Amino acid sequence: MGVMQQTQKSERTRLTVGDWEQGALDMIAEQGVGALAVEALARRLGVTKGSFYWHFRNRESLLRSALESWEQNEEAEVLAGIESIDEPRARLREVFHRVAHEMKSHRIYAALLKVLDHPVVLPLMGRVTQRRMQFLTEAYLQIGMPPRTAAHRARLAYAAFIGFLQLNLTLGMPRLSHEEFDAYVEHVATTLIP
Amino acid sequence: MGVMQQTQKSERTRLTVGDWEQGALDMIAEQGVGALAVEALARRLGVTKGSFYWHFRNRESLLRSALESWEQNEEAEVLAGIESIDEPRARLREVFHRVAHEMKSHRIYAALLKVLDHPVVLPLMGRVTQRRMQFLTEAYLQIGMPPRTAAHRARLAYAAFIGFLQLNLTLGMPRLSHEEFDAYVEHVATTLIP
DNA sequence: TGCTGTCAATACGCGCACGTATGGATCGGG
DNA sequence: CCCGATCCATACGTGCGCGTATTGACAGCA
Repeated sequence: MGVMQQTQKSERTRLTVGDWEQGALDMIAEQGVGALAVEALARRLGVTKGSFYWHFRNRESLLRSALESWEQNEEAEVLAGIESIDEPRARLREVFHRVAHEMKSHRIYAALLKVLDHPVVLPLMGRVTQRRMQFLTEAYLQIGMPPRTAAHRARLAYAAFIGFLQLNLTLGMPRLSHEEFDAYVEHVATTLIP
Repeated sequence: MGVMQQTQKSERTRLTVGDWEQGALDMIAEQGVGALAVEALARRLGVTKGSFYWHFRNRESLLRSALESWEQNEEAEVLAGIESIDEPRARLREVFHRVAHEMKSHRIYAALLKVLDHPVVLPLMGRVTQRRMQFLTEAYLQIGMPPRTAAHRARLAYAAFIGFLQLNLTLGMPRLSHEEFDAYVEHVATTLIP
């Protein structure tokens, strides 16, 4: 006993590495990677730079840690308990509908898409995107598509997902009512799942 | 007579506003909006800042002019002589195939997608995206789709286009051979055009 | 109670890119 | 030929954000 985690309820307690990482991910989700500044984040957490440079070597180090933490958790957020659905088509449809809902993880992914020139971000996004397209490809294979077609369809579906993020989150283009939005998602599902 | 345009062949001649705009668009296409720095662009054009601040009030002014110029020309680049194709489906297929080819205009569009938080870029991208989706919607209507379906399909097709840009241009994800790339484009066309 | 390790505050230096100030070069018309 | 307008070079000032250096506060433990 005696070891309190205390990463929750950060009311006037000392900060941990995890607190800084979470704060960084919050800022990235809200304002993008460019807005992740040391002093701004420190203000947000109620301290000054002096604290930051005790926990991290520099800004890059924080970014690396935060994104590493994100990479380890982003998968579970969407795929939680998805394997309980047996029918392949229904499972894929469920994935589509889940993805359509706004999640913090998606905002971060969209923010990272905008800084792919950054040497830390590029390989990470390569891995994540690769895994996700792999998942889609296997899903289409389970439906019964021939391999080549499955790969192409997976690529198309994932491209549609990325465009969806841009149009909604950043461009604010939809201007759709709630019901019309659902109708759109349904249209996508039926168009992309044979 | 007597009035030489001389915007071509910029061998040791004075620079015009159009030269700066084109240079700016080149830099944006190659390295993104963030890399558009006054002194860097001046070096690229073989002069110094002193020249720049004679032609423009500041960096923002250049960005505004350059993007305005781009907005007026980007449409023609893809749709040139597309109305010569009568059959609606064939015309749409032709648009898909043209778009699949890398063009400078697409690189600029992709670069602008990454700075949608910029107050100059956001409304411009809103207009351009709106027009393009409008075009797609009407194309699907001409095919015979009911209005709601046409709107949804246009949105899906354009989202796929945006994702396509990200996956190829910036993420470098495709790793496809030339023929496999063509097969993918063909798959997209047949999937998205009934 | 004093010591030590942990976390934070303050002050400072530095690099970069923007923007300004001012003087120099070059071209065309009277 | 020369003068004003146009175009460019050089030098400087400034703000911002990173990173460093130094000191301070506060816990647990002997």
